[in-house]
Amino acid sequence: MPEALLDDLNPQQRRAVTAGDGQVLVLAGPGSGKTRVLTRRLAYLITERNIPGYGIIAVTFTNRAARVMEERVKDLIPNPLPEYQVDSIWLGTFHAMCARLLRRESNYLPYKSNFVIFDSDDQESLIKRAIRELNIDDKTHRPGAIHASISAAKNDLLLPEDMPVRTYRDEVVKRVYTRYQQMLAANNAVDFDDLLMVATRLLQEQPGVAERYARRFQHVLVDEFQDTNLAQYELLKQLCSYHKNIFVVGDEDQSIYRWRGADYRNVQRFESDFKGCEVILLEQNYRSTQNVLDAARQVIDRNRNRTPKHLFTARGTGGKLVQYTAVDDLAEAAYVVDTITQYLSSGRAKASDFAVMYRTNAQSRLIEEAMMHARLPYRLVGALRFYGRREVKDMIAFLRLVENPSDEVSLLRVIGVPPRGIGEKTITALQSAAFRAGSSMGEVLLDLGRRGEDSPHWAEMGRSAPVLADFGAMLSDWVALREQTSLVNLFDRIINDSGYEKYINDQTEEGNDRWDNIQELRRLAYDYLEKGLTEFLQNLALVSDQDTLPAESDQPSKAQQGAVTLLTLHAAKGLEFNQVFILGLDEGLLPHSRSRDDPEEMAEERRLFYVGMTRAKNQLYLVRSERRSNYGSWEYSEPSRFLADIDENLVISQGKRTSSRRETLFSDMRWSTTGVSTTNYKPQPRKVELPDTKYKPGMRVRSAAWGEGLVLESKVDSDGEETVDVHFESVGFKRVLASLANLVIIQ
DNA sequence: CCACTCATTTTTTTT
DNA sequence: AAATGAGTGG
Repeated sequence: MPEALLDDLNPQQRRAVTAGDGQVLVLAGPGSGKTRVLTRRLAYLITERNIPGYGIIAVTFTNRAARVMEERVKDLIPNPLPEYQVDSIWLGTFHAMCARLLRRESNYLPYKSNFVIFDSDDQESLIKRAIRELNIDDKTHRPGAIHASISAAKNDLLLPEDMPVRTYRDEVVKRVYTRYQQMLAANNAVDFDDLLMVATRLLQEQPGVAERYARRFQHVLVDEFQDTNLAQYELLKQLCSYHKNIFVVGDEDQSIYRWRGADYRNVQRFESDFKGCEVILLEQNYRSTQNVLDAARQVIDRNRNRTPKHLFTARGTGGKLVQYTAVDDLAEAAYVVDTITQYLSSGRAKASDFAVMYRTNAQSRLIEEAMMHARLPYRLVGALRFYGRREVKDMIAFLRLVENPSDEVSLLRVIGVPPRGIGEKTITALQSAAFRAGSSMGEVLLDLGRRGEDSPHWAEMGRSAPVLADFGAMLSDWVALREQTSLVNLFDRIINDSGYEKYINDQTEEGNDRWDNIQELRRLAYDYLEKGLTEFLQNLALVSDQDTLPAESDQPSKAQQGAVTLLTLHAAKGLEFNQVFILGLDEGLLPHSRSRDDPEEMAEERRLFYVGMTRAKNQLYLVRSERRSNYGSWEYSEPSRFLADIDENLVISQGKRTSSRRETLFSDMRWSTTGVSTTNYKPQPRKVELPDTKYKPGMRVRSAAWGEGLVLESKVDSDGEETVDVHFESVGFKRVLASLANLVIIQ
């Protein structure tokens, strides 16, 4: 047995890793080595218990977690054993594992095995169409709200016909849900929730299928078990129903997806469903200082209905938490940037040591702007960073249409992109033609494209026929090309044939950005030359926000000292950072106002804060702001109730606790004027002048971001960091760090 | 049919 | 403040 497998584990971890057959529940506090236990357990099963990878399924919630596990397990398995033992494990997210299962078993289902996966935008637009088709008013019944109800039903494994009808709204939801499912089937598409619901119901309703998988999977392992919903829980029970070996790791205190149907009580349900299961508590924390842990515990201990835990660490007391109160949200951002800059210029920390966390994505904008202003490198996890961009979604829609011409959502998205003379009238005509022919718009288009005037649809379409046939011919070419050439060639042909480049790249800065995004997507396609279009599309649909983070093995690039990470509290789960800022500790934001009236929701806000706090290894900053601008007007708030739960001995307070009237007036004058604020943060390195600057006043320089400019002044601080003031022709005055800005001297 | 203007609206978190 | 959606003129 490789010593490394168990050597550096504490007794509880070791007990978990080497547990025998049966059911094991590992309650793992934050930073207690949960991932380590899971990966060692996998390696242990393969090397010591001789379980073939083929007989193991391990589920996670993000692709990133799956990837990290895979890499670490490969490192743990000694060389003589072939890597395929790891590759043959079913290792991935719930959604990816369900998709795999559904594609294999599609003959039992109303889908073809190359079904596409609709993301939330697609879902919403389909629901909207269903609502309109049923002549329901989409003002009183918002598509988003209906969507939420349908999603909740699916997470509870309810088909349309299972929906109880108590109110008029229930009835509306039921009708829309029914129609929506028909439309999905007609599009050969499933949505996120279907992946779980359909897979689970398939196993429940087809005992033969269930048995095949249950026999195959000798061991079932689950990460983040507290975030499972009913569908996922049932799925797991089906999968382990033969061998009855299930190993779950979770922490009730970190359950933060209630709104997605997750139920932390599944942890307790597990104990009662599997009487006599082994329960292992991991309480030693290897991440944070005791001060951070104590503060976090004071916050979480106010929740009821949980297994009490006593986290401890060998890492020492550590520094106190810092609580900062800013006058407004701009000052809040300035405080963060200011603090980080001070660390960086003193050389005591690198950018990747820091994370900035917030409750809502909207909060990221100000921070981003402040970061850019200060020339601090940052990376934004999630949000609309890439896959949500219009141009990316357009390209994906083209590709999906090639994969599956019946995909009406994608068809409607791109049929007029770029504009080609196809408008509402034409689309309606096309729709009814498809309806009459008992096929789909895509099929009609293809027919028009292939047979032209000979097509029975030609006359039907009147004077729209030529444009439709053109588009159909183009689509038909692509469909044929898909078989003959590589994914990247197909990609290029679509761009060329459709004239998409000219359409989005108007040579403005934004146009170039959009084009860059397309190129980035093209680069991603290279990874799927072997695997093909179907898998490319599936992975595009199932990427999560966290997946944009590099796995730990990918070190930050050589030149850069990494970047500050900006992310929501939700996206922060499972990660850790040396120094963590949590922003917006205000009533109404954290806890969020929508949770105010529901104790369960409030408890979840508390857990969310707890998750954020326990990400910090060494230093935790709790930041709030007395007012912030929201929808264009000021919103004032009280300090978050969570702040009051932390013992003041653990905290140093900075910033104005109460601002005097004069300060308020003053800041009004500073911030409320429209236009560019003159008081935006600017880094102020210590003014110890050293003679040798690389850039001298009067030099002309060029920067990648801003073009040409004139150096006004340059100084080097005691750490050898050179700060240059430049007047750029494009954007005017900027103060930049020479090491980051990469200025080229022109003359 | 399309591009532009004006009015209306923003539901926290995400696979 | 910004982004979407409806309505209008070309």
